[in-house]
Amino acid sequence: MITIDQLLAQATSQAVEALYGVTFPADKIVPQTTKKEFEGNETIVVFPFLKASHKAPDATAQEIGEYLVKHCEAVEKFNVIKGFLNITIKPSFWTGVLNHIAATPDYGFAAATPDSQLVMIEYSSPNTNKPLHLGHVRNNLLGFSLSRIMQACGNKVVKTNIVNDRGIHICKSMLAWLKWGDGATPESTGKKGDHLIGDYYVEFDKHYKAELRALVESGLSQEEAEKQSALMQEARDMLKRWEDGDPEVRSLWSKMNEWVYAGFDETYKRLGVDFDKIYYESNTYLEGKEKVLEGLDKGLFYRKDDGSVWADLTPDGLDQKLLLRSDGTSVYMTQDIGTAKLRYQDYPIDKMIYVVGNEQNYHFQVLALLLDKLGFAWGKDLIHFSYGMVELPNGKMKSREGTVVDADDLMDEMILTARRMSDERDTLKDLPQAERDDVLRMVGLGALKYFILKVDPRKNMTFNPQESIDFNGNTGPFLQYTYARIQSVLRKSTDDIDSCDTASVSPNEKEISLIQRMADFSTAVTDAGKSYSPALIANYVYDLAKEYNQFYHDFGILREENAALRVFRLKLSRTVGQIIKRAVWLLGMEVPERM
RNA sequence: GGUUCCGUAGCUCAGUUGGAUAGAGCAACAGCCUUCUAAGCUGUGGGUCUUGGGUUCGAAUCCCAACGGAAUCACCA
Repeated sequence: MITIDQLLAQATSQAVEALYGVTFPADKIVPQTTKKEFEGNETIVVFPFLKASHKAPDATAQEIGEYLVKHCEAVEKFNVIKGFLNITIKPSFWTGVLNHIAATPDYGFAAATPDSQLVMIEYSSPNTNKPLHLGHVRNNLLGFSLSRIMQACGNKVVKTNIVNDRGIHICKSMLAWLKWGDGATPESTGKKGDHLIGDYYVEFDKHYKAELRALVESGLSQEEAEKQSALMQEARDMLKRWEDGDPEVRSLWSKMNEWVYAGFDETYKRLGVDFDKIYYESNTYLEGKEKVLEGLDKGLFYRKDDGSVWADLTPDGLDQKLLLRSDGTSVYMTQDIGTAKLRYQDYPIDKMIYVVGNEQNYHFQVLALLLDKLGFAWGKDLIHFSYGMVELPNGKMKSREGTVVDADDLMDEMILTARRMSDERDTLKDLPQAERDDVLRMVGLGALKYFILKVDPRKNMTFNPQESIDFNGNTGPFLQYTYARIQSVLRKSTDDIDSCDTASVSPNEKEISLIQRMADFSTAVTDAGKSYSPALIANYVYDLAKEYNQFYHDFGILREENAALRVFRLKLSRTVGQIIKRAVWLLGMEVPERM
């Protein structure tokens, strides 16, 4: 169905053609919602047409307005203020729009077709030596939300995770566990596996620091001390043994990784995120090497005397980039190439999106060039969805200094707050325990998710653990509350909403602006997809809910005596609820029927 | 130093192909529950959109410069 915006754009384009004999494409005309302080629903800015009309703004607007009233049946009247043509749409058109939205189950979403693009989204990508923290939470929520948005825009989406399961950091945890772990397991300690392993990573660091301190006190420089550290040497030896496939090391590695995965799975499940395909770096890190050597043969790269392999990216305005060390081993970049290769074998990727922090902007600039050179069709246009860091009031989170905000703790705390807030009222008191807990879980996590997703992903954001995340105002619970409130009204209604005729109803101003806003949902989804921004959805749905609450406050629904009007308002409310639910779904949030 | 990103109310943030008098929330203050859920609604106060130029009918938005902040520039990942 054509939207009112499109209808007006086309009619205006025709008007310019008819009045001034100049072709002005309709898609260049974007009507906007009229500001509250002016009369009308839609506004067209006429300045762009002045070159065609050779008339003053007011006169041009007047002529176009008159044309629209005459030729566009949706238009009731207009007024002109400076160069702004404010158009009032016939009320009957708005009821038609509402009926259309109400009757379209997936309003705003586009379904994938056989020739939809296949978009692969990589997110999360944890290291297996420590539990997830707030930074990962932002990554996971952004990645997951983005995948739903891309899906809603009609793409085929594959969610993927590359687990960084090998390297010196894992060896540190393994070594510390062997030395000081005393055989501790998740079962014996009652700890989640990822937390247990994280503790040994910290333990390693503690002993390592102590060793360095002792060495420095004995007269060595910091640098020499680092070189002589026996502990670090042991860790490096262990990595070497791992790479050589030493069965003992490998089996310990598998066991400890399993613990970590079990812990991650719990966290992911609670956060509500998932993946279609998980890759492990231990499987991909050798693949890149092959690809690089292939590139070397083709003359894309060059080899230095010491045997290391490099790419010269100076023609592209970048630097020389190392691809293989002189000992033939892979670096980070090589691994990403290897992962790309495997993925492309598994899926016919049209577009690849990497959800990775902005600290790696340079890395992805390079990766795009390299993948392109190596012949990956999607390489050049890969999207690095670069998001900002989450900072604490006194700066960055640092795992070694114990200033990280742990993901599991944070979720616990959010749900606890939801419980505290709920205890202050008695709306859930009569629910069975399990259902009540489920609502509190939705609300607590909703607060967290919305808090993170409502801000522009590119920006760094501050999280203050002292002031807990709000549950009032521009928040997730506000949206959920609005939804629950609507459901409550619907439960109490005895009207048959769908069979009652509402054609006679002439909606008031507030109702019109609600319908108008709902009609904008599909644009909000498309825009969010184009600019890769869940924040656009968050802002959109907040405005909708805000507006609905004003309507709810100002007008009666069930207490309205005119049956047609009552049913109209019920339908309006129900539809707002549906849009809220769908919008919030794009953010990975759930809505409770009561709260 | 090079490159990239950011700078909007006391605080956290919207403001997207340049449009009307720059908006929300929090915090502060003043109101609204015998009537559909007050996690709500209404009102008051709060701004040199970092600064200075430029582009034009029009700039928070685009361009240039300065200032301030962040990230990155490893044979780490």
